[in-house]
Amino acid sequence: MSTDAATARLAFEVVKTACSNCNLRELCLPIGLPPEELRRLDELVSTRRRLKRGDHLYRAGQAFESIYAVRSGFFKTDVLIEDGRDQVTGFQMTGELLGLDGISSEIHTCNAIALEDSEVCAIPFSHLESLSRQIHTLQHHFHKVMSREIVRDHGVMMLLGTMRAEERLAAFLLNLSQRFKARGYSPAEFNLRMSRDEIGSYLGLKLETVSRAFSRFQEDGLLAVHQRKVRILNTAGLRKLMTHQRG
Amino acid sequence: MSTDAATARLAFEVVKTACSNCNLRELCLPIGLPPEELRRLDELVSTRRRLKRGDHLYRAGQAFESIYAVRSGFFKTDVLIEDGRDQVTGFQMTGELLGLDGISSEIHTCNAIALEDSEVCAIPFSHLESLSRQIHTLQHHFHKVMSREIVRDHGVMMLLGTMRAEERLAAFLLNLSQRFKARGYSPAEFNLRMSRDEIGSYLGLKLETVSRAFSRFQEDGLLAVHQRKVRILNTAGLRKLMTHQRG
DNA sequence: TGCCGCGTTTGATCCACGTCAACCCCGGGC
DNA sequence: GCCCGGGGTTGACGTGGATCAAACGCGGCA
Repeated sequence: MSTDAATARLAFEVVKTACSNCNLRELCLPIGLPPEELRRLDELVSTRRRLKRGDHLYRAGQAFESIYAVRSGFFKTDVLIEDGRDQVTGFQMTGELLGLDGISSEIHTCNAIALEDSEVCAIPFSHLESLSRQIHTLQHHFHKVMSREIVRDHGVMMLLGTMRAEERLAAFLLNLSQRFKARGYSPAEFNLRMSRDEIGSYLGLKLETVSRAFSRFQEDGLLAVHQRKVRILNTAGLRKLMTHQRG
Repeated sequence: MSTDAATARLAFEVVKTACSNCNLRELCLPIGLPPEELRRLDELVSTRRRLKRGDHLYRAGQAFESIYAVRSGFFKTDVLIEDGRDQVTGFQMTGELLGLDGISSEIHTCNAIALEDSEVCAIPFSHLESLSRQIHTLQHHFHKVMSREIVRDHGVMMLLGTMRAEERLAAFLLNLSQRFKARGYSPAEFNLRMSRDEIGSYLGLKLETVSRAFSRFQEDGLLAVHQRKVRILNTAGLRKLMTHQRG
């Protein structure tokens, strides 16, 4: 990334947070809102917050007050139980929401950690609720977002419950690919922001198994991997591997 | 809650569908609503629906219009993918909601099937949204319910991703036990409404493995099993097995 | 430039669970 | 009463992925 352009932008960037001039609004919460309602949304997002790679956005056990929209960067969420075991429950990228799990008990139930330098918009939840009482479309959209999270989780349960290692990794890569595509990036070539260990945790596999699956895919000409750089060479092959296989 | 009021209410129960005189309201959606708001909720639940064991409440692919509250009975939800694989994503009992997954795309993404003769209240979703725009507490409660579903799913992901067979079954049984208890039934003795195969599907195991785990628990004096009748003899033992074990 | 450390790869072995198969139990229909 | 069928149990065996262990490569730092 060009550093002087970046610094220049930063220098002039207005600190004021506003949805109405956010270039992510097609991905984020205000999706499809008419302009006048969009303007009312500006009062919603109170603050932005910058995080460096490795920083916690919130931790399990902390009081829940806001949900967060990823403006830039990449996150993981994980839960851990007493005996030391933990599991990555999701990876969040630009335009996706974090913190929905905290609503139920007013306490965050997982950790959210930046996998690269990132920026988020904090959305105080009580504000969101009161505004969504006034704006039907916002309310409905928010419900859809929560529901989509439930559907996504069902997909992961399916993956963990019925798929074998290579199918899981294929499904994971195709999902990432499609999300990068939706954000205007290449669906075929991208950098993984997470380690083999984190992928394994998310997929219910050990890091060695993930590594072996990557090697296998490379041997089979499905993709080219170099460290965290992935290029998908045969999407159809991955997709077939994901669904088919097994009697 | 005044108990004689409760019994009197039961004795005179009218067949009319109404939240305000439903004895489940401490479990269901209107939890904690003040009386006057509870009365307004009555307009919400339009119809009841009876189902026999094996009936579908809804099917994946059908248009989504309502969510459902279980009034009596027992349900499972499952998803299936092209190649024939399927997975049970949850079991729902009295007072729990069904259909939240359909909000995101206006289409149900899973099947809901009665595991015994059951009765549900249908709650047209658009009504719920409009009423929750007027009643803050209803809105907030609904958000909590959705969030709780997400948290529950994370728990299942944890289970599927990190636990071994006997730990999964122990976690499952303890969860059922606690839910029966919350409904005023014995937490120690209950009838399973689902087959070994359905338990296995939910837990990401084969039915033989579930069966063996049951036998093992019985050998170890943790519980007494006869067919679908389960009696928990050593809750602490189950809990220890669930968390501990594995380095 | 060379050293160090962490993330990754790869190989050898082990084991939990899946698979296949036989048998049992119980309930329902005739 | 008998038969039949579906769910459940149990055993023998196979295997996918975990575990253990070694070596590699790259980036950071002196």
